[in-house]
Amino acid sequence: MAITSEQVLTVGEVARRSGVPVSTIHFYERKGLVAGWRTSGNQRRYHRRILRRIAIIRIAQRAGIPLATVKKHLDKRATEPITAAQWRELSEAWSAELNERIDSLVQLRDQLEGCIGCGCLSLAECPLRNPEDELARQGSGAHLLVSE
Amino acid sequence: MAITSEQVLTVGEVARRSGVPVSTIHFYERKGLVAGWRTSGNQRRYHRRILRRIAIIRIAQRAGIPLATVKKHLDKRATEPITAAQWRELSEAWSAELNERIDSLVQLRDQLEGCIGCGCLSLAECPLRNPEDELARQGSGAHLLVSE
DNA sequence: CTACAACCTCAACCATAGTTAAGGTCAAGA
DNA sequence: TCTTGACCTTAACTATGGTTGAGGTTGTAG
Repeated sequence: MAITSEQVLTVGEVARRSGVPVSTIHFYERKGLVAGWRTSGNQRRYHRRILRRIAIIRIAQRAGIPLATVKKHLDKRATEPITAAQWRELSEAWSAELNERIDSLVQLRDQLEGCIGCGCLSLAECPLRNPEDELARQGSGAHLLVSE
Repeated sequence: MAITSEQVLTVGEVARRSGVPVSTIHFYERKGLVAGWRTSGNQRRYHRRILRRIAIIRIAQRAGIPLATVKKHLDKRATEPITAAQWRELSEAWSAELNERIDSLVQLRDQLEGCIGCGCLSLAECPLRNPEDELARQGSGAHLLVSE
């Protein structure tokens, strides 16, 4: 195996250096998330830039962004390497998505804690029942959780 | 169809009143998350208590708790209906799980925003690269995202 | 008493994110 | 040159959380 001071990496080197298994790199390649070229013997070779790309993919995943969405974002910024400005765009977008996700979890937690406080499970005041609940339209007061 | 003032609900009534599709109720039943009995003609019948149980399941799901975990929690508190005290236990546990989830997302967001600020993608200072990164052990300073 | 909506089971299928196995090829060191 | 680890492909399998369809049954209203 080549010593890793090279610009060109084998799939195994990418795996070791990025921390993702070879199978996942194959998978990402099938999904179009990463790309490289082949040797005459059909083996994968990558520019070491791929490590940055994989790092970005993993960060996005930690933020809960699906791979398909990550791909769209990365495809829109097709230059390689991704510039600092593009990274700023990306990270701002993902930060915003993260914030939405956080907000909705915080809201749920606060509602949950409100319910702990009241201990009643009464969904007359309790907002935990999901918002698109159809019960109101049925005109029945008997649908409160507390009476169910 | 019986008018819904009954204590006993058909699967369709449960679906309408809980807001989840019939197929999902079947699925939950297969998974042991909900239970009822059968008519002589093999049709499902449920006590309206099931609506409370389904509401709790959906709340847990919103909090990101897998069905298998929800089942364990509910099985431990096997009384039916679930009491206010048990609900408090449950919601406290889930609230704690939620808080952990929120904390890790907030941490990620802050790191992401730090990176937006510095705009450098330098992973020397940037904590975004995942913590179990193997690079340090390879003793190479060339592995920073910025130089990859 | 018949029609029709609602119900039943079972199996297959969907998406997401990969992992694993089988069977075969490549490449680098001794 | 040979051995061996790293590589290749394809297909099937994992888990989660369901949905869909086919083909058959039940139950209630008229």
